[in-house]
Amino acid sequence: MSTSERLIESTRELLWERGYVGTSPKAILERAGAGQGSMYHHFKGKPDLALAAIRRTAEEMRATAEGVLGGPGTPYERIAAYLRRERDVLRGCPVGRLTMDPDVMADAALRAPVDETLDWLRERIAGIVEEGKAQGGFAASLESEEVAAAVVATVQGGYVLARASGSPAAFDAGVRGLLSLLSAHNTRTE
Amino acid sequence: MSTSERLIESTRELLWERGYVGTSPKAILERAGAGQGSMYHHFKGKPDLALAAIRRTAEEMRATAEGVLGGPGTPYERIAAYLRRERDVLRGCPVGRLTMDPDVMADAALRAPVDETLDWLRERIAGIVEEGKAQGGFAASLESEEVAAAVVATVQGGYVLARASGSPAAFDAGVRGLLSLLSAHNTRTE
DNA sequence: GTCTATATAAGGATAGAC
DNA sequence: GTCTATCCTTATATAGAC
Repeated sequence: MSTSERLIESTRELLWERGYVGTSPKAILERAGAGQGSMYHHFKGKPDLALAAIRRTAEEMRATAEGVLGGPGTPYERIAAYLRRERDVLRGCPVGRLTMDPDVMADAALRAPVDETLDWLRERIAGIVEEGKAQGGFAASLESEEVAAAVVATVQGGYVLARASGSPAAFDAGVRGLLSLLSAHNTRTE
Repeated sequence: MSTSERLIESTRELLWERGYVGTSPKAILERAGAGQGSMYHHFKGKPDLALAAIRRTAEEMRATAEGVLGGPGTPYERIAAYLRRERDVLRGCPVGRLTMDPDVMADAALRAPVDETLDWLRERIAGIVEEGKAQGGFAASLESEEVAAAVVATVQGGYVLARASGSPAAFDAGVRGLLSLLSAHNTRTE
């Protein structure tokens, strides 16, 4: 792996573990096994490197979500698969956590990938709910954008609960709770 | 307000805005209008001051939640009132956001109030769901702990979505989505 | 109790040698 | 491209005067 690649990957890890504010160039360099010269040769500085890292992480999250949401099954099953997908729950969401980072939110460039990814996710799920309504699986009374927001919020909030309690159980409980409520609106149970 | 009080209040504000890692003693002192001597006279250091601030914030959040959850109405109405309670959505949850702070999570003392508060909240709501089941308002098939986790997660995740999109609308959408799912399990609609 | 030094380390970046 | 040296600022804390 090239030095530039190692810098990006190390930054991705540290942003996930410690956030932007909590990540120093020094820590990145140590993890990447690179010197300062390399970092400032390949990137303009911390924000520039972080941008590359955030963009990649956002893309990855999108691809992972699409892999499940675009898979086989009824709309309900695809949403359930997304919610139940295997996760490193205690590490939190590498994208969602950035919303709590003041320096990320204050920088339009750093913030854009976060915003776009979470937005895309909600729209993607809302579209699946619409599919379900059209096929008759989901009750027509459901507001797809609202259900989608509840789904994504349950995941993002689940990370918070799990990290607070130090156990993935709270995440799983939230997911099961939401699915139990949602399944009542799903008439295609074959 | 005493100097000690001003220090705690300033710390509370900064922890909310920037988290623990992003808050420096210097910034606290400036906001409190105090000198370094005062801070190190009243508190052992940054972690000690932060602990006082976090404890107070946690107590306040609990009192606010109890004010709504312990209010009048059916179980469904009380949970709905909690979800719809007025919030400064874009600021996020002053307790929940600390779960993304590595230095808070690494310190058992700082972490305890966060853990306890979110735990209490889930249990409190689970108890209300149980009430609803006993009274016949909620379907007996609901798992109260799971529904409670979904409720709290929707709130915590709603903050994430709202901050990402820069608008409280996403929070409100998630809340409405969850309530629309939950209301179908509520037979006391008088 | 509060203030002003003072101290050590870390954050973040530049300069220039190799 | 990468390294080391150097720079200025901030983070966090201590010491001691008032």
